[in-house]
Amino acid sequence: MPALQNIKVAVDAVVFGYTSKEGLSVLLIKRNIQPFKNTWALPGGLVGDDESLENAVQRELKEETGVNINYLEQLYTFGQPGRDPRNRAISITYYGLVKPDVFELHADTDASDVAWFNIKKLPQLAFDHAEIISAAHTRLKSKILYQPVGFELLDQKFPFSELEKLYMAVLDRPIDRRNFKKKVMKFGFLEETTEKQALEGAGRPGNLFRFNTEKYYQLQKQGINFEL
Amino acid sequence: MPALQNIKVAVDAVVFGYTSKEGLSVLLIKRNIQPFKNTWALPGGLVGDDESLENAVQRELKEETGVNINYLEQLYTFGQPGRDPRNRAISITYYGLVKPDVFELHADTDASDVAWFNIKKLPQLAFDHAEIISAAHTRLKSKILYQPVGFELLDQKFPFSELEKLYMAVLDRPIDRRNFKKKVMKFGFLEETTEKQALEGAGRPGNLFRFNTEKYYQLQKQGINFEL
DNA sequence: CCAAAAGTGTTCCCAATACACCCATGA
DNA sequence: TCATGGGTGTATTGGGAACACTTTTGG
Repeated sequence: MPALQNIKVAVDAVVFGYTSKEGLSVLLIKRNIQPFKNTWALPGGLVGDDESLENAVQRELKEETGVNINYLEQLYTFGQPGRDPRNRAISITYYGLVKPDVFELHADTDASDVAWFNIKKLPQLAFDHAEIISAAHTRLKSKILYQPVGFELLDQKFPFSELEKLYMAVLDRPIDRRNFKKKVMKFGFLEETTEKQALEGAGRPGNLFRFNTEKYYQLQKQGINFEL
Repeated sequence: MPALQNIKVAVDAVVFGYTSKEGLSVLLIKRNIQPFKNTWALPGGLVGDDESLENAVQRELKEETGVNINYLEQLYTFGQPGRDPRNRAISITYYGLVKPDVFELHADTDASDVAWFNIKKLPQLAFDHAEIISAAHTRLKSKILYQPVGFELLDQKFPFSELEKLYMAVLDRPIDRRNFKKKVMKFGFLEETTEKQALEGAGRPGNLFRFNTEKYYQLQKQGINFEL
């Protein structure tokens, strides 16, 4: 056991966003410092000596991308020696969900650019960040099956098909519309409104739905069985 | 963001053991250094500068308790400022499963004693270790429902009722014997032998079963649906 | 013969699946 | 009137849950 320890402690965030046009996306920054200068990477950075881990992620996210997020969950801690070429560094990673259009992205601090990337069209990534995103995606896919996910990623009111598309984008497989709706409605955390979807292009406009936040959070805590 | 960071990086292990007499137990050490001297705590310690996290856990476990373990999984990283009264310290925690009787416990290094404690009769614990154990137990309870768990915790050959009791001990609820057996046998990772259980006390002796390791590990990777 | 634990089968019901046609709208 | 997407119901089936009596052994 070492007398003096020299390990850096960092946090990184995998922030997922969803829009029906873009599908499932991840928020990345372009580094403007070495190493991996000009390479895309996850937002993140060193933890302050008196700062909680959650606080560090929120702060870095805000600084580097302008995004505030209220739902972040710890994912995994990556700590292989050599994962940072400079010195030993461990990274406690988090993942979260947001509605992309709520935020105006602005690069800052050590980022020269910020952008959303579709999960299937990621650029070359710094460090072991590709691995981290892959782990986060796997986790999200499994989470979505036992906890309701959607409130964080959709507008307050949305046509039912949006939820369907969200699930298909995250799970990356087709879903039967009728069975899906039956299943979701039975949980009772969705309310149908009488408003109609504003149209874009052709097609019959659908009713708008909204989450019943009480039941939603209750189910999110309890867990649901949501095999599709 | 701090120019100089001063955070200690530690690992801690929640090692679960199971015997039908004792039930589900956790391996603890009695600290013989400050702080929390003479208080029970999880085995663990600081990570070496060039050491992987997994290696650090294994090493500390070996040093402090004499236990070798081949199955360890990362649980969560605890990092609240103030969780260690000396200085800022984060702990990457792991949990694992062993057969307690395989090991001869021997305290060493900074432990004055080592022992198994039934999960329901834990002593006062150092730091936030009670919280860590609780998180590990929750995780184990959920893991046991989607992955086969037992090989690590039972003898090579065991009567079926042992597996039943193991599940009841971990989940802390009764299980219908017949339905449980039907379900387990259908997966095909258990083989019935013709040997009979060596008796202890009254009762009809049961056949011994063993795991088919190939199918077992295959299922453990794939995941199973095992709602009971 | 009594206590303790093991072994075993059936019924019922609900939930998952598969599946296809009509409706409302804009162009 | 056509193209696009929204909305809906039924029949089948497989799996989970509930449930009790008989057998083997030791004392």
